[in-house]
Amino acid sequence: MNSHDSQSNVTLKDVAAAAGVSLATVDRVINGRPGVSDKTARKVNSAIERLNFQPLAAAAELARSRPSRFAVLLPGGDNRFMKDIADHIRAQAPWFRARRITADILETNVFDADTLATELAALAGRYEGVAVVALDHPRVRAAIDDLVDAGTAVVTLVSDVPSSRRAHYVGIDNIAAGRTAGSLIGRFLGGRAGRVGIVTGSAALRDHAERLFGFGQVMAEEYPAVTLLPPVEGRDDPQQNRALVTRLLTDTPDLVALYNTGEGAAGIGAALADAGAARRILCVGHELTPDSRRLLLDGTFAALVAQDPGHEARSMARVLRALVSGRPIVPGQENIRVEVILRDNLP
Amino acid sequence: MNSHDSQSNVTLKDVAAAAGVSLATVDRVINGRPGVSDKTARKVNSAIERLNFQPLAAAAELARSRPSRFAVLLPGGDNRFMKDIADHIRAQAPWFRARRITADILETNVFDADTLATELAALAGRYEGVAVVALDHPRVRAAIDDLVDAGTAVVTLVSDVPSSRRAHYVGIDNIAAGRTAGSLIGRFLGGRAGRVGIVTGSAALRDHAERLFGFGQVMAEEYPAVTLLPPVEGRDDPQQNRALVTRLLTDTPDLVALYNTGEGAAGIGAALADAGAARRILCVGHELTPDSRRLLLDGTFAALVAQDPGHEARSMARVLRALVSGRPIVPGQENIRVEVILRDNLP
DNA sequence: AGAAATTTGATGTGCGCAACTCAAAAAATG
DNA sequence: CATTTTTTGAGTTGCGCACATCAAATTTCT
Repeated sequence: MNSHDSQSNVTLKDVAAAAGVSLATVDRVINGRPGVSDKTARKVNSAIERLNFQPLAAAAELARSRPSRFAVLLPGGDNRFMKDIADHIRAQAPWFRARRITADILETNVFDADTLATELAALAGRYEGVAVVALDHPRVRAAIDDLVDAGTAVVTLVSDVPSSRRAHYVGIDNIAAGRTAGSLIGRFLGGRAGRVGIVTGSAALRDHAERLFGFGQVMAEEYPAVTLLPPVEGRDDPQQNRALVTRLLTDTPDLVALYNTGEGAAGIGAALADAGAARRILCVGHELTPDSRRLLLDGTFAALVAQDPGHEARSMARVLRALVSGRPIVPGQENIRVEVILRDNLP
Repeated sequence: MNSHDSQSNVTLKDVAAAAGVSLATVDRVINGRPGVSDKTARKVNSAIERLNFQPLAAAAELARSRPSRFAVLLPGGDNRFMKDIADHIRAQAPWFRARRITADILETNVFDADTLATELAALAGRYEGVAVVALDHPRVRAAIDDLVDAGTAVVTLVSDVPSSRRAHYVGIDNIAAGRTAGSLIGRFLGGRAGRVGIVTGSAALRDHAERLFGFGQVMAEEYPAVTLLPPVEGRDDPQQNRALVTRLLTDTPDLVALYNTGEGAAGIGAALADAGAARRILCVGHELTPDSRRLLLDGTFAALVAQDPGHEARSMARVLRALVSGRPIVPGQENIRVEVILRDNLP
């Protein structure tokens, strides 16, 4: 059984012959160059479909000698997950090279809307494709739309701006991620009642807010026996998280679980260790980092809800390339999974 | 910050100039053609490294006009997961086409060692790359090694034959998968004592056996309060599974959980529904299929441990291509994850 | 009708490499 | 030394496409 009947090697020449036109005309149709009548364009397109013509990617890349330029706008600072993404993007250098793509990684303060919007505006005309970890703010949305209007392919990364006209979002469904964390905590508690503490980075970040929303949803629906404490904001900083969790532990005698929507797991681990409560309090957090891996292995964290930064880096590259060079996006390959990581399936 | 300093467009010509030899000699070294002295080869290789030369994939593919032929040997029958893999491979047709690769999907009875070994032997010389869902049996191992000796790149798919000389294994760590299922059941039980029933496809299959091993390991180490019943074999058949689970339910009053190492989830769901025990017995199974998805959504199954057939199909293709054309394998991209799927993070 | 604008054809060049041939140079051999 | 063998150089060709250019044919406008 052959998986595809016509391994046909259909070339542009064949299309031209089948359509009864010249190579130049086929080229004009395919590459959207001006000066082709509708009738002829239809003839060509029908021939393309009839012959199932698919351009040989290698030849197209080779011929298109002008490289594509991509920019990736990431948050500065010491966020480990973002550093992982940056590393994975850099690790793709050979992939980019082979496809004649240059990728610049730019760091900025994505938490300030004005700064981010200004940075985005500065990219217009200098890049064919832009990926950005975006703050969901009207000014940022406007900057994204301006870029799109200028003909730049824009994708959001990790944190989305759904109301903008970005072509694609590369990242997980954070509501589903929050729900997943909720289900894990609910089931792991096995019917025990008590209070659950929530440590978040900042409620102003869309991804964190969505996780909180999904988490609260599940807990209210499915586990009414547990009470959620109001979220405390630690800005993903281990020091702050440590102080916050220490306070939670002393103030809440019936604390049974902790949910951390962001980073800074080390601070939570430290606070729990200080209080000698490390394996008594059920902890679930997000993202796999050296810290969270350690805490998962020693039993402090029961589970992590994670997204694969390598997958996201590669997906971003593929999607941008597809958008810029007008080729199809393989559906399914670009869906980033909400992963559940236990000690036993640690990658 | 540019992610790679030398977007250098180093070509073969540059390498030749730097090494002080001709293009033909560089070509001989790179493509392993005979007639080059060691000294010259060293000069060329050092120039390649010094300039960080990386061949432009597009040009290489374009020039190598002879297509590569791959074969994928899958089990026949009505295994849903295998059908999914086959579908995902077929869905890659454009990817193959663009890279001048033909991929034949062959079905066979992989459960019979002689049949499988004969099939494998028949592929020698006809394909550059072979992927096979392999039974771990001495005759199969010998057949794989013969293929490798004949110069064919061989990868195992889903189920490995570690003792063979296959170049790569595309699939999950099934011991880790079994451990993950064990941890999920253990934690979800939340300290409750009782008996756990195990339904397996066949203990003769390496992947199922490894899952059982990992599962038993975790349960013995971490959850001594629960007792494992001896595994019953249903051959992944819903009808058999239904009968087996019905018997388990009547024979075991203190049954608290069920672990299904393979397919046929529908049979388990039916038996539980018959007995009105659907949400009382904790169920964990493997692989995401329409049946298991439904049972996860209606709460019969608490979680699934899964592998992504799309990822495996794509990984297989990339690995085979890398092996056949001597290009590097991106580490990390080819590690298939052991996924945990709850109702909330269902893709 | 003629002039202008639009549409199409014909043809060429080059992308970087693989694969090949043939001859020249260098090294090893008798 | 001459002769064989090995090694190297210098080319050519073609892969399929993108991107030009210029001329010819056709349509549209005045």
